[in-house]
Amino acid sequence: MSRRDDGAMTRISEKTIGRLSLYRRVLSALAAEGRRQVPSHELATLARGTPAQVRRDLMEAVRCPGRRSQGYDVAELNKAIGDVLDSPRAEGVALIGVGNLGRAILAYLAGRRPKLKITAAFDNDLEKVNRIIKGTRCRPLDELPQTVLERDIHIAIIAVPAGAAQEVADLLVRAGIRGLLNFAPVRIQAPAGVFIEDIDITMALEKAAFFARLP
Amino acid sequence: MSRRDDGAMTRISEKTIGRLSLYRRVLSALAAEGRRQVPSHELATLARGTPAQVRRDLMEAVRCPGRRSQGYDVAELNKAIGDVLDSPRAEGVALIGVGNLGRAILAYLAGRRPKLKITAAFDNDLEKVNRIIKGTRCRPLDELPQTVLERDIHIAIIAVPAGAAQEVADLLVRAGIRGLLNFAPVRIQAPAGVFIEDIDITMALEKAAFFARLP
DNA sequence: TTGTGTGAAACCGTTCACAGCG
DNA sequence: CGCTGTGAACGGTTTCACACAA
Repeated sequence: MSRRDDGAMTRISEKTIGRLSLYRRVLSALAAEGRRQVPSHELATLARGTPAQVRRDLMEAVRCPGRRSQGYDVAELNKAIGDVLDSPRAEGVALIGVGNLGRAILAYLAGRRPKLKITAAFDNDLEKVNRIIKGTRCRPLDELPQTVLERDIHIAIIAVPAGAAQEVADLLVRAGIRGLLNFAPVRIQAPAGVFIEDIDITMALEKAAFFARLP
Repeated sequence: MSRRDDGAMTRISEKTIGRLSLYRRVLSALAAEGRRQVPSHELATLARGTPAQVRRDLMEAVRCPGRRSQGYDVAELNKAIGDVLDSPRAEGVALIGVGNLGRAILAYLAGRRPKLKITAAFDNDLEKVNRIIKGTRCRPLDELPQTVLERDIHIAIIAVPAGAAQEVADLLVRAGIRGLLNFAPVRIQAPAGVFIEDIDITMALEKAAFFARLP
């Protein structure tokens, strides 16, 4: 949700949130090039969308007005999107599973979003436990409930094999997790109120293969 | 597309293709448990969807009729979905970038779909070149065009850092790639006719974080 | 001119609700 | 009964098209 000038709340759809995240990345790249203004049609091209969509998103969800005949202010817009997407306080994220995928995720997310970073990693493999991997100490899985509760963590990334995913999810939900990012190729079941975002590599690849075949 | 009894073609939407891939996985799990029949409402629960949606998908896209008061035949349906999703001939996939993420993808996809597997891997890092990683030999990037053309590869997975992604994509498109699965946190630009599926970990995490905050 | 803001229309995709069949 | 198949209704997004401002 986002608070408007008049205090009313607007529910923002999942799709819109995804696009805002994308716009922000494009804006950061533009800012790095020293750009100050950007019109909707350029933002649209860079994000592979349409100008009308961009304007709608920025007006309705972000409530950041553009300047007529000049477009949007890059820095201002970047900030405004942050106000919608980011929590006011920094949030910790738990990572469960420190195999190849887990390590890739750790590396990937390192230093990207300071307000949203992995602050605890868990694995059952005794080879990994208590070693520091990509800057984060790996803890045994049975410390998970206590650590998650103590550190007030509400978001978790599941990067364990399919067979262990549901079990891990149950553990996380009991520890008070409210958002899950699931990489395991299983459809996790969780009670209402827990948001699940699935990243399904097989599905994505099959999709790419299917549409690559079309004439 | 899928060929119907009457020979007419139905264009299947991206979302539907994603769900079919998901149904197939659920069906495989059911088959492994020895289940023979499954009603739409159960498939829906397992896939986190609705019964009506499942029935529509199976009827319109897969054209696999269920048995009234018994549901669908697990094996038959699994096969029918394969007829829609899979290419008749096995397809090779190229992987570019054999870092942590690339290795995770190699491990993840190994032995999952025999008709759709990684048959060539590339990286610029001399540490990796010519070594066999997760069963696949890693080749230098400058062999990419020739290898992709020779082996008639049309699908590629981009797992390189953001800065190199567009360049690699251009190389792939020139080599005749028609479907891209992109893990790099950049919006790749490609000509129409090249299908791009983005897997954007940062976006997914921000989404999970945002919706985890909602009351 | 250029480019925003925005009702209104068009376009999906999803769900409802029920006829029909085993 | 139980469960499928499906026209019809619904609801959410996306796009159109144009008034308006700099």
